[in-house]
Amino acid sequence: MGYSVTIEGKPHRAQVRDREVTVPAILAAAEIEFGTNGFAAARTESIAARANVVKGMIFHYFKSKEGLFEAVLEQAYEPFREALNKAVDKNQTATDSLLSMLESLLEAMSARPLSPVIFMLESIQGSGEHVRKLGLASFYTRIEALLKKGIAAGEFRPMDPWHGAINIVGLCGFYFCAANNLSHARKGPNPLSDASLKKHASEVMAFVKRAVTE
Amino acid sequence: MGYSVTIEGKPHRAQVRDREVTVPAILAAAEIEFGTNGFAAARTESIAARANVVKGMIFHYFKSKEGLFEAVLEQAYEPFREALNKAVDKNQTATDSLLSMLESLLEAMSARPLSPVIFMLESIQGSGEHVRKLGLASFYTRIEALLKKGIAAGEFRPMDPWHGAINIVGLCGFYFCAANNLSHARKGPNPLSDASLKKHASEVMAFVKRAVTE
DNA sequence: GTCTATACGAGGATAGAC
DNA sequence: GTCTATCCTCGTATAGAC
Repeated sequence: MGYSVTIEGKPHRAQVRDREVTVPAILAAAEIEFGTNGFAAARTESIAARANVVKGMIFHYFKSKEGLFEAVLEQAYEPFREALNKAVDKNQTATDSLLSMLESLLEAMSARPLSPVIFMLESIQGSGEHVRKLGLASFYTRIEALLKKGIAAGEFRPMDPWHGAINIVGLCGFYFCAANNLSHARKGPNPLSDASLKKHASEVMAFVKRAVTE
Repeated sequence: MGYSVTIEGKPHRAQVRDREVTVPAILAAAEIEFGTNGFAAARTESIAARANVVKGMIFHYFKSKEGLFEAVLEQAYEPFREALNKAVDKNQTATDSLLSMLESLLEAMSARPLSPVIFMLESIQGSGEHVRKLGLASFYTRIEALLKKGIAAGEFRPMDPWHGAINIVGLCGFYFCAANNLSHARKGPNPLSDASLKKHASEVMAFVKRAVTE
């Protein structure tokens, strides 16, 4: 059991001595830190503080800052991998496949709004190493394949499927990266509230459907 | 005139003693550094090296890293301000206004591909201070206004104009943020080549036009 | 497994010579 | 205006006690 002690007026909670508690706490805190600041600007001290853990624990469990980052990336990508696989093996029209894939994707993003931001930051700042290791490219190629299929079938208008895939991925993910900004841009509901996220998902799906269909 | 000296085998070029040369060189180098790494992770040492200048010059001309960053932001936003103003005062349909605004915007981004990245990073990592100071919100509100007008006129399909504006901004800017990634995602032309940028612009304009019109 | 203390390098900023 | 040298804080990582 955890207990609280006070040192020089500064409250400090000692940790449960259990990796089942400590490791997830560090991962959760790291997701926030890396998602807000990117790898280089992230501070292990902040992560430790947020996880209510001593800094040394991070190096104990994850070896290095880099090791922790990779664990966070892996954890963040998992839901997307699932979402991308979900809509592929059906015998439906390209339109239906695309929309159901989009729905899964947007749902996964809404459940973990920091994930798109982490990948965006890694995409901008990273060397491409992690991108390759995780297989992030399938993000684009899966959608590109669906677009090609739909264009060939005459369901979709003629367009460059690669740029189409980029546009669709951007439409889904940009919102989360801009969310910080959006709340400053105008008074209104929190961009990350349940209601706003649902609105985002439905608006994007309508936007895409209209944009790609013949 | 500049001259070269060699210290311990390490070539080092002394600078022209002229702020007309030094200041722009620093700004250009800083744009690259901030656009690649964001504010916190950017290194003044890297900026100085790329600008072929001694680190002290940065503090001499810009007072601090923060001061340099603000100068870069201001310089980066200028073309966008112009682009956003260009298409407003015409007496044309909402569709034409929107498309010509988009064209200017995409042209401005293509001319300085790091600018969208800088704003994206600032949007994710910044406190909103600079966003407010620069008036970045008008990015969204200008487009929102056009959408409202078009919806009222029956030119555009019914949709939430705020989300529509976000989607359109995302469509334009995401490509540049993902560019690094894209070259790793598949063999193909450089995403930032003239040809690719032209393709991006035309694909986005077609995508948007189709997505918003009734 | 957890904690404290500390080594060590990186990086922002300044002082003062030329 | 330019350059070198230096200060000092911050941040990663490790050693070793409990």
